[in-house]
Amino acid sequence: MDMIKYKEIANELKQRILAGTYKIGEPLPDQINMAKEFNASRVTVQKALQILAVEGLVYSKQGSGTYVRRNALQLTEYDTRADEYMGSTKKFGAYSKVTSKIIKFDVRFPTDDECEKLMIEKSSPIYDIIRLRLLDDEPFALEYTYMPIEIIPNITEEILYHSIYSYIKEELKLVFGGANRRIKARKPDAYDKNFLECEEVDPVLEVEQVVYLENGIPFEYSRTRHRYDKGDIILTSIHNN
Amino acid sequence: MDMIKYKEIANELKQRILAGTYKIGEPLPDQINMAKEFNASRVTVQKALQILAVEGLVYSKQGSGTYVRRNALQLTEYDTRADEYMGSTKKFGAYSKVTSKIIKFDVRFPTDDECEKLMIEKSSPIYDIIRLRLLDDEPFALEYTYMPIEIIPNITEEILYHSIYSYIKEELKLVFGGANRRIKARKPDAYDKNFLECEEVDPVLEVEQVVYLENGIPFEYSRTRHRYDKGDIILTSIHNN
DNA sequence: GAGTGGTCTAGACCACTAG
DNA sequence: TAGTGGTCTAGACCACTCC
Repeated sequence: MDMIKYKEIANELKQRILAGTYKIGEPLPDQINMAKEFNASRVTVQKALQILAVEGLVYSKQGSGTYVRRNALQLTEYDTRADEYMGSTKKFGAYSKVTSKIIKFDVRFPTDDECEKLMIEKSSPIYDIIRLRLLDDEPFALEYTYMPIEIIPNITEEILYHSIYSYIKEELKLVFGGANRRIKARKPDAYDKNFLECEEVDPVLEVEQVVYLENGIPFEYSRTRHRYDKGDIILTSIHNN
Repeated sequence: MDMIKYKEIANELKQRILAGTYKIGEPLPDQINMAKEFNASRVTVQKALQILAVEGLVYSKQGSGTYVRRNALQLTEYDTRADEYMGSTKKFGAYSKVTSKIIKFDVRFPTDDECEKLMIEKSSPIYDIIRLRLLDDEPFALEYTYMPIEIIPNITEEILYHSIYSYIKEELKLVFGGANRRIKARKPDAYDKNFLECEEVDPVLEVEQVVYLENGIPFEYSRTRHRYDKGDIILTSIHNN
């Protein structure tokens, strides 16, 4: 898939950790031997290990070794990693199937709030999209998406059924830069009750985000409302100093 | 300060960006010339640039150059990202006052679940702490904290009224390594209704986390339940590729 | 002292961008 | 086509851990 060596090494190591070949709390083989095994230089192995460290899978102790970190809060298939929030389509593995139901697909002028979030003029039209996301035909999230037509043109229903993000990346050749997110708990509204089948007392987990291209221009403002019992948000942060 | 070359280069470049020597949207000098200037190899310069990229200050475009991000200044100002969830005491500025009310402060043996999360034996006692957090005397969060006595000894009520984190950092001289978090929306329980004054239909935003020391040993397992109308979780993430 | 990870170099080739 | 960043190597020295 990826012909980049250090990523392939990282993936292979990840597989082994998940498979239990390298056990929790135990050290991985040392860098020199891994370099031999993968027919790579030590620097390349280090680059692979750095990926795993950032993802919270391992930690290294100078003079001692690289160990498998205990992932205390285990992920379920519904959970979302905050750093992979963009492009939720790919997240779910081979066993489950994520589909979308398009509830709304309009073009209109933005509100004042949307102008500010997307850094555009009131005269610049936007897409107004609502999609229901299902995992194995069970609704788990309701997604409100607003994107400037100027930046992301020619969206079709076809694209909405698949991944907007891969369209942006592969067709438009745009590069993501980052995102600002706000995570909140809220009471369910009429749409939640209707599409997510929430009861009056069922809370909703909302992720509001503005996603930027690498040059800092916002291209998406969205709100994703999750059923409270179908998926949490997972964060792994490493303190680097 | 730090005798590590790539960190020094990163700091110097950061200064120049903040000072406006390298302007927003404009390219930095190319890696070869930076390597010359800092008397370093290109790999070392790349390592420095990687730090700035992770912090959201610059981005690189293959075949073109390395550029200062548009929102570079904005991002550094809010350098307290979600990583800074630890130590909510300081999060609120000069205008507001965060206080704690101790609801429970016990020592006991851990449950099986706590053993697993904290990577300790059943015979190793833990602190069992519940604190109500107030902002200007208004309750906004209920915090359940579990810490192994073995690692964090001699906690007093005095410490609980202030910051546990500054005690760990300054008194015990321990270094944080990272954290694993899970953010969820939940229905309120009896404690929430009592202390956070939640109604039956008021959702609660819970952050469950295991916090690690630098060596990967967990020293805290906690659950913080927020009133849904008193504070969201903010995230800033940079996409690196 | 032996073994480990952390840092660093000089040089190489490739992929991509841009004029 | 020239210039740029992306990846990779082989080898080196150092700092640290553990015995």
